[in-house]
Amino acid sequence: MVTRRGMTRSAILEASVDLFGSRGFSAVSLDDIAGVVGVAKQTVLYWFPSKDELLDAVLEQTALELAAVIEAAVRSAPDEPLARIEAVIKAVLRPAVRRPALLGLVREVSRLSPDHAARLTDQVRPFVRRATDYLGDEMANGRLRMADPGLVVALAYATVTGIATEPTALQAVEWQATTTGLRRLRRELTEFLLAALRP
Amino acid sequence: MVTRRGMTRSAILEASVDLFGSRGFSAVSLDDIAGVVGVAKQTVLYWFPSKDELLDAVLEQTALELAAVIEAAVRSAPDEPLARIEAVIKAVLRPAVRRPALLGLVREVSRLSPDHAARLTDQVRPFVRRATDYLGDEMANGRLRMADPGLVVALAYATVTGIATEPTALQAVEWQATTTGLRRLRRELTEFLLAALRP
DNA sequence: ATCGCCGTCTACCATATGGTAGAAAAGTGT
DNA sequence: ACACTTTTCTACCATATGGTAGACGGCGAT
Repeated sequence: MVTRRGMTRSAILEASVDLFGSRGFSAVSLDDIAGVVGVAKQTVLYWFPSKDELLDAVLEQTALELAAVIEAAVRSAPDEPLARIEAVIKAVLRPAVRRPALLGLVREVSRLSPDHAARLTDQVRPFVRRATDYLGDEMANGRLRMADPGLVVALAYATVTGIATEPTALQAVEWQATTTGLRRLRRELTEFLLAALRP
Repeated sequence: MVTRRGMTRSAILEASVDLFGSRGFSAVSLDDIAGVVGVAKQTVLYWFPSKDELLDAVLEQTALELAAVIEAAVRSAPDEPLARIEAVIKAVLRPAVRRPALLGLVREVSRLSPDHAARLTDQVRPFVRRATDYLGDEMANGRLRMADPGLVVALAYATVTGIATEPTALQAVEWQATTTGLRRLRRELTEFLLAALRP
């Protein structure tokens, strides 16, 4: 049971991220969420008037969280594109592996109604634009391989979220989720992306 | 309405690939499938005793189809790893973009029960092993960048399926699904992967 | 004390969904 | 023509699910 003010709401959000992200939106019932939080279904519907609006809130919060993580990583890295990319990978991979549902939820977006997808796309657009502009500049500088910056952003995104959200694929190549396995994965992912982007 | 022998079964399979792959397994009802095929729900349940067994059949068929496409691409390419990789990309991207549900279905596996995932993994394992061995050899040959072959297979897979199944991401970088857009996407994807794998 | 508000709960409801039972077509072989 | 099998369909059913209505309890302010 939850006591502190506003706790229930955020507990519902957190549980929803995990459940939507791992099983998919429509495979999760309000009762499932309520069960995880330890509350009655109606309490969920009290904080979020419908399952759809709950989803919107979940998406918005996840986008904000991820954006913050990436933002911090970029800020703390030196002004060199490859170093920044490495920093972002490092920053994103940790929460992604600890909580696979986070990126799983992002991936889920393509399955949802165009409405939800559009709302999220709009929210993320400024970040994407900044990333695209930055990569474009650095390509012109000769510090990155010449390419279409927008598509490179999309490709890097696909690689990272893909590898972080597909335990099945990793399992198929006999990868183990141990500490050393994790370190190796991060190293290989970094090498892979840097090789793909180096001039 | 369907007439020829065995037509109904395969029509159900095809519709299921599209629906499961685009909306996700649990978001699709048997009535949805029956509606697309133009048949009553019970007919679906006549050919496949339950929704779960339908899913199994759909997964198996999709894996076989994709494996065949990849196999043919590899066979027809010269014995040079980068050329083969390029051929596989070309071969996979065409059906993937024409029918996004194909790879979408593959991606859906991580959301399903471990049972289904395991069955598919087992089926795909020999192909994965061959790919891994091949890349390992070529790395030793010096024709590919030195790396963990298994993880490289997973990373390449993640990149291709990721980019092919995330219209949302592509939309966020203002990519257009025109003919020229498609050509550019294929070129960038190929460049990206080749750069990541070149020695 | 008690009034009013906020948060949570119990009791329902309408609908959708996976699945069963068995009848009606539609072939198929003789 | 007739028996038999295969395929499809028309009822149903039990359950799960999103959502509504309203009661109950705690808590601060007067």
